[in-house]
Amino acid sequence: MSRARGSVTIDDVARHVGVAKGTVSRVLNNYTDISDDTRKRILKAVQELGYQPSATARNLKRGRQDTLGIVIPVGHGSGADPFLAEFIDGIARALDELGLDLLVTTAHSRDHMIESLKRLIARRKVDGFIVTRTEVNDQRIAYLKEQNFPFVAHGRTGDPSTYAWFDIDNIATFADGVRHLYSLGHERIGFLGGPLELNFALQRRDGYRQGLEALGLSHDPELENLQALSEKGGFAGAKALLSLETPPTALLCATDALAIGAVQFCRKFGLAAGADVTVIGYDGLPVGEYLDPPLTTFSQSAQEAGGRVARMLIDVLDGKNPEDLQALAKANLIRRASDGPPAMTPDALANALRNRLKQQPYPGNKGE
Amino acid sequence: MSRARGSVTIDDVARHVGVAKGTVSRVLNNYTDISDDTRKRILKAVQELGYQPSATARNLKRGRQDTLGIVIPVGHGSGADPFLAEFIDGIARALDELGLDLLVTTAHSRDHMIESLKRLIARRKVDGFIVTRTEVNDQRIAYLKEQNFPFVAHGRTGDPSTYAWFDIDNIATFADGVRHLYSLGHERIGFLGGPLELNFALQRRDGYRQGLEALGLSHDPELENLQALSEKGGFAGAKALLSLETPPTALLCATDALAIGAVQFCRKFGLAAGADVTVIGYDGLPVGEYLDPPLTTFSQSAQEAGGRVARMLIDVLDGKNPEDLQALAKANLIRRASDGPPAMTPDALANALRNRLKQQPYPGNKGE
DNA sequence: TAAGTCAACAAAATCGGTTTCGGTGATTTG
DNA sequence: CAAATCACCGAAACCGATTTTGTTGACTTA
Repeated sequence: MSRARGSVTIDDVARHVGVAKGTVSRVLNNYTDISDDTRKRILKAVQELGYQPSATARNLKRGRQDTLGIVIPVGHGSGADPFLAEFIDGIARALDELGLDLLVTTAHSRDHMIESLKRLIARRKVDGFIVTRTEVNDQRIAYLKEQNFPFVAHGRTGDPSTYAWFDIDNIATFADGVRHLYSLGHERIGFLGGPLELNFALQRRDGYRQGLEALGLSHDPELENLQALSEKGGFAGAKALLSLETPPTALLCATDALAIGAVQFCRKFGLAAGADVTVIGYDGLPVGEYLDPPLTTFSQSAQEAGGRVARMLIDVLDGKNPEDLQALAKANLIRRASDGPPAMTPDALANALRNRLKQQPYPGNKGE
Repeated sequence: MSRARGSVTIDDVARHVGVAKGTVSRVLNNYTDISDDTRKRILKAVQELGYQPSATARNLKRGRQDTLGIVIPVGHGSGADPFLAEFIDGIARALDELGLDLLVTTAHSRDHMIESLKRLIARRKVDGFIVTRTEVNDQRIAYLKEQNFPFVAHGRTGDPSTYAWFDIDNIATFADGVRHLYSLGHERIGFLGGPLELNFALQRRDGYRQGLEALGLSHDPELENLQALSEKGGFAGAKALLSLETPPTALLCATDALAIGAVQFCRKFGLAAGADVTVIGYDGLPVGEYLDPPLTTFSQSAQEAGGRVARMLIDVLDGKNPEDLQALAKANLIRRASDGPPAMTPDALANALRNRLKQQPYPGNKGE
């Protein structure tokens, strides 16, 4: 498994020009104490021989890898997160400009994630990490801070004061969501959320609550339902919420996956999403446009977020103070067709659903 | 940006035990000529000091990086490919077991992709590559073969004889698709495909043709339509095919994205997918289950494919003959609800659509 | 004109490992 | 009992760069 790629080294270049290899190195690293003549000759030789410095050798001496790491969580919910693919793309683009690379690892449990961090740090394969899907009490961040290892978080934790992060203003966004629904005429608004260990899930719920409060709407704990962040969870959550004595006429969902499941529930039981029940998601998944009805959702550019986070990490590596590197962005609402004024009162809705539930599940829109 | 991580080196261990560092290295690499006593003392010290060898230093000497590379194409079509996220997960899992890592780069053009390969090879950052989305005439594969650099392709090219690859049997799968549609009663079957530079797009079209031929169905070139591999493309393709004088009653689509767009077109013009028009996709996207109607599709496990390809690449690096590492898998049909017997004849279908097109676009299933 | 400065580069040390080469004392072998 | 073998491990070379230190001749300066 030895890879003796017959590649040209700095010694080859030096020999070819007849100088010391240190001189070649200095030329390549833009030192000034080199005569123009020598510089030209060396550059020419580099060109001719097609020399490219070995990243490994350079890294060994410099103690830097020019590589960033990301450990992505997998296995919970419905397969891989489509958001992450774009996020990674954003990172890769930003790094490409600087000649850095991205090392990707997946982890299927919290412990496994810490292990991966440890391994990558101990073996010195990366210079810093990007941490995604932060939890309120995030072990990874605790570990990295303890190790004093550079990182940037996409999303915050319970105490976000002492590290670099980029996040969406979940609270403001979801308060806005409530306001939007209220302005459409909804007064009984449900929240379909995720596990509160996830910081964004907690914040989105808080945003929902704050939105209610700001409008002077009462907060009915019944109207909050937490599920796994999957379509299945969305289905179950919608079922629970809409089966209430007095169901909500609108469902504000923490993610698109939840919203998609909720819409599915509506469809299955003959409720028209966007009319009988309003459903709003969050993520701006492209596929949302092709659902029936097309999903109204909050969106942030995952690619942009990736680029942003990558650049922040580079700043951290350059010695900037992490605490000065904290940024909040807002998501904006993409109105498609799953929201609208309430078509009936909560009571009427309850009735409609009760009737449906007694019968067979509605067959969908087949054979209309 | 210097990362002077106060990490313990092999010298520290050696000093601590009072042996030469070569001895420590031999213990850690399981050489046999070490006394049990020394071995134990060294292992204990390693434990105590928490020593982990620097990957960089080791790589420099060994000429190996324990890192595989993948350059993923982005930017064409609708954002990042959700398939890739799972594919990468599969790779990462396989590598994790062996202590290898994955370097991910994105590229937004053919040239950029070659550039990225070149850079990673020249700087010796990776030991081998995984090439995805192969084209019939693939420059990356040509380059890697020319450079004699180890790689494995996910998907084949026009001449797949001389390198390692893992692929789906596109031809058999799509011939099966035609057979399935025929057995449902369809006799006029359309094919909605992608750019023929992509090898899988070409093969899927060929599979479609072979399927027709095997059944003795005539091949009407009008019934083939090629589009960009996106939902938008699917919409356009469905429009073109269904607007024919004598439209197909079933649409066999090269990807789920195309199928989703096709279903969207049907919905928009009041045609019931799964009844009036049958639509079958390929990819097995999880979200397909939550479309209306749930999408019938061919599926392969992206995660499994990733693992498979990763293991093959490791075999290549271990010196196995790439030509012995070629494997074909079959995709299987997930029947959901977008396929069924034809509800009307092609002529009736044409009529129905003509009427719809004259009116406003159908409003979807809102307010039913 | 002797001493000090400077530009331009060579030589050597260094990063942290792996691997080769030798050397020592104990044990076999002839 | 001398010679060969062996187990065990120290010393040094090496991987391919970067960086520090040293050297040389030309040029200033006093």
